[in-house]
Amino acid sequence: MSSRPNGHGTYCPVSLAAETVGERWTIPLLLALIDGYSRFNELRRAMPRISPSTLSQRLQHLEDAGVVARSGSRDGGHRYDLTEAGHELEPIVRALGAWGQRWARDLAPEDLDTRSLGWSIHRRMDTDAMPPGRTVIEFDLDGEAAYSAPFWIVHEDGKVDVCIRHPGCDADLTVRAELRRFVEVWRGFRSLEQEIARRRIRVQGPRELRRAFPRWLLLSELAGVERRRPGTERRVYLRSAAR
Amino acid sequence: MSSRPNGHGTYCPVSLAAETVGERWTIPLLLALIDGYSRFNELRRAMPRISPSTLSQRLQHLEDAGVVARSGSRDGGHRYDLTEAGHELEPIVRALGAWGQRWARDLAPEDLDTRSLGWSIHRRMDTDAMPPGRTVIEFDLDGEAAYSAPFWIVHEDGKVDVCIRHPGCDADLTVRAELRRFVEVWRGFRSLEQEIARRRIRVQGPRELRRAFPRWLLLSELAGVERRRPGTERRVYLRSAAR
DNA sequence: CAGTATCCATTTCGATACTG
DNA sequence: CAGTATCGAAATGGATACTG
Repeated sequence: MSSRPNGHGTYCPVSLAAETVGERWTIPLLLALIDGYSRFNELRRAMPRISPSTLSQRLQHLEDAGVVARSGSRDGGHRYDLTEAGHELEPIVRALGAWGQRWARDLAPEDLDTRSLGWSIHRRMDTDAMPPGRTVIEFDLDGEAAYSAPFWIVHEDGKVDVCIRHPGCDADLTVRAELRRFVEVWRGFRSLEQEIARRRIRVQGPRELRRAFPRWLLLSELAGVERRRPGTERRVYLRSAAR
Repeated sequence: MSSRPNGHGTYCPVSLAAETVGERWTIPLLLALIDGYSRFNELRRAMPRISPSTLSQRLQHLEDAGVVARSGSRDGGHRYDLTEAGHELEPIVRALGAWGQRWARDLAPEDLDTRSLGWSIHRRMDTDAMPPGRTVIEFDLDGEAAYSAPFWIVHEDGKVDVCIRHPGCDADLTVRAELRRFVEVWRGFRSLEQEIARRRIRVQGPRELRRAFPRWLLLSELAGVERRRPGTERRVYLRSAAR
């Protein structure tokens, strides 16, 4: 009757599934895989706080569980792709996201990290709305965050990157705000235009770009899901024009 | 930049939700609450391997997260009920169960525990199909299980109990089998009638009751969900008549 | 780039005893 | 019944260094 590290001592399919997806970091990892990222360091960037050993172990566990398939890649390293079983977890992960948007606790300083936001922003830029050629946006977000450092969003030819270091060239726009406030906008709890008008978010650069900027950000994929948790946060702001 | 026990350092709603439901025992606990159990010791019986301190802590965490509401009860102790936020987790827990039925690993000896099976059986008896008056069924299931002990299913007036100790009266039927084999039947991977016919499951008692017995068991709620994991287990067996 | 190995502080949890 | 308190064994995971 010894007890093992995991396992609830039952055949119950709910418990068995929980064992597979319930380890720390596994759900965010699944989300990154669902989002199509498949290389080790790509996954690291998607989860800035995970350690390489933990990521390695989680990928191993998911492979053992038949959720992820590892395949060699000529350029060294492997690809990690969801199997059919893994793809069937997608609706569950998405439902968790919607639940989190509706009901999860408010953010503590520990949850505020510019690396995580930068990663999200670079995935959700409306490149069609942006000017041709290269555009560099510097984000200076700070305040009560567990981690904050400037980052740069670089768009060129429909491709968007996020940089931790100053890119060679100057920024076309610079965005300054409290990280918490910007995240509230990103989550759909505040209006970007309003925050800019009130100068809680300050955008510097040529007038033309400044005016266009609010349409470049697509915001969180869940920004349109209504917040239900009582007490704290605001109603949803979604631009009608955002495609 | 210190790292806290939980938390992935992001505003991401998926991660925040995973934090709430991702602790060990939380998903099975949510299932028990969804099934309508609300008293401390009831929840313990639904999860035979959980320690009282862990259950207490998990309930506290769920209450803090706004998923469970604790309310006093005249007969001492409290009731634990799902809030609206908690009820919205139900489809997620059910989807996890279906995924587990389809894709979760096969069972290790550690997963085989007669207490867990007994609890499930007592929830899924077709009392309408059972004879009036009291009926007592003894289950003697053993084999390579982490824990196995006899248990008794007692039906009277549409009410079903599971007992760990020999009830006062004699059993009307006695069921003997390997626990693993019986669980495979329960999960819908083998036919109960066939296993009885082949004497892998042996039912002793009056012929009338023996013949009726297979119709009393409703089997796992997920027995009808097709197993997809390759290699090991069998196709689904569901009685057409089971209501 | 793509991981693996090691170390150690912290956390976790089961077992058990105990209280109202 | 309904939990809380305590304790020790085990696991977890972050940081860091290191390898091919």
